[in-house]
Amino acid sequence: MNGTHPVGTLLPSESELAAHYRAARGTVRQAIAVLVAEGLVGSRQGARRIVLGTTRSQSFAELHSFAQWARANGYRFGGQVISQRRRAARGVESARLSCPAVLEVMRVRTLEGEPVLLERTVYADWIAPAVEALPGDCESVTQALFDSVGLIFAYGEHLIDAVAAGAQDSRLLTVRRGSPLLRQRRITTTNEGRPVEWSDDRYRAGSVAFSIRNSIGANPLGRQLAF
Amino acid sequence: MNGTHPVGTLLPSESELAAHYRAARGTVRQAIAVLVAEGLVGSRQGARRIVLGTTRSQSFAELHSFAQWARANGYRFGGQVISQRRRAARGVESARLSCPAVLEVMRVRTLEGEPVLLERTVYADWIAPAVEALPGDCESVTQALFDSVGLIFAYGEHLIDAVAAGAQDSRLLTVRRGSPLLRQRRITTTNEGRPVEWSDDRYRAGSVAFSIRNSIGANPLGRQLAF
DNA sequence: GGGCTGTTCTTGTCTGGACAAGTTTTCTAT
DNA sequence: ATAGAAAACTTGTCCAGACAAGAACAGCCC
Repeated sequence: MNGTHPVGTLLPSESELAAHYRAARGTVRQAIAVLVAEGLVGSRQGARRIVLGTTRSQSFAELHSFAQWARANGYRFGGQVISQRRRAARGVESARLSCPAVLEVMRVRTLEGEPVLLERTVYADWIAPAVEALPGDCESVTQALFDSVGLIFAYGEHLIDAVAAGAQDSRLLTVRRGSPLLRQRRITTTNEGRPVEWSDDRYRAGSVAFSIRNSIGANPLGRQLAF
Repeated sequence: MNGTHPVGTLLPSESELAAHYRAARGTVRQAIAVLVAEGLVGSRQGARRIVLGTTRSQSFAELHSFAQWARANGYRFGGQVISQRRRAARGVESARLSCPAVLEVMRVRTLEGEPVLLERTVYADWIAPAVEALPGDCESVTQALFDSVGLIFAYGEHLIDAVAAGAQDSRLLTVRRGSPLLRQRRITTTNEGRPVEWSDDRYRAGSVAFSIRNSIGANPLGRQLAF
């Protein structure tokens, strides 16, 4: 896989790969399917596969963990908790997080010394103690929660839009009021479907951009199995 | 599948489904894998699968076709070409689209009568004739190009950030200068990896938001097959 | 009752084979 | 030489079976 097939070249056929690695064709297909889904390999029935790209995007991690994204790109980064308090869940929160009480945390993240991200996160009560135990300047909350209680963020739903900076936003991100911010609202759950956090993250314009890669891919359900 | 299993309930086991639909377990797995990848079904080795959601997001199509997104959500929508001209590719364009000449099109899209999206799209020369043949108020370019020349947008790479509205932006979207816009820059290719278009789309704030759903999912490569 | 152990169930992974559908190449007839 | 038909190849889909790893459950002993 890492044999770095140059972009534009044809991949060996499945049977060749299977023979070479002494694996069944289905196994090879499964491995290649990931690359096809990521858009790194083009695939058409009947024709050899073609290499479209070589850099694998770890979109999930990047979309979830500021620290992991920054580290992967070689940036200096930091974080600081601005405020943190427990309160009752209001409005949609109790429904989304399915718990009555929450922990509200506001964090500012810096990149190369400059504040670029303002996080307003609401954690479900069952994870609140672990979050409160973290230091105020914790670099990676995702990593810390995994280390301390084995929590894994497995699913995320993200809503991305643009908003004008409000009074608090402008002060903490050191931008003028009304200047554009990239807002990412997300809810994250464990692989059991248990909601963990609900967050409103605001990025300073020009500092970062979301990179998303998608592909039609094969969607082999719905037709043959009419459940 | 559409039997609408309520959220939170357990799915039948693979063997039960296989027996019920008279299919092999592998086939059932393949179908369910799509739901797991979309985050609609939670899956842990050893435990029954749990239903996490019921609404399937057609994220790819939505990310590509304004018309399809609007229609799916029941909005009235329209579009109008503002300017259209052929010119030589400049700067990064020739590299990204891998062709010397391009067709530059500027479109305004409306939702419920209001302008919400300004598209600045650059098409590769080999698709330009088909684009020029479209009417100025073509509703869905994606659909029209599929109908006329069988073109399928298979892969996309998107860069999403926030910018302040410039002079032209503010005039065409009827917003004040400097107000926040959600910008989506994307490059789209066919399933052969052939670049089709490179576009800079700017959405009025508050009008739309991108919805992205992601999951860690199973990534069954890299370990067992050390290519 | 509480904790432990072993059984049973379910999912994850892999094998080897088969056929269908589409592409590419080769061969043949004109 | 060229156009069309045939063959070879490649991917897409499915099947039936096997074993491993983890989860859920029942029963046991203390």
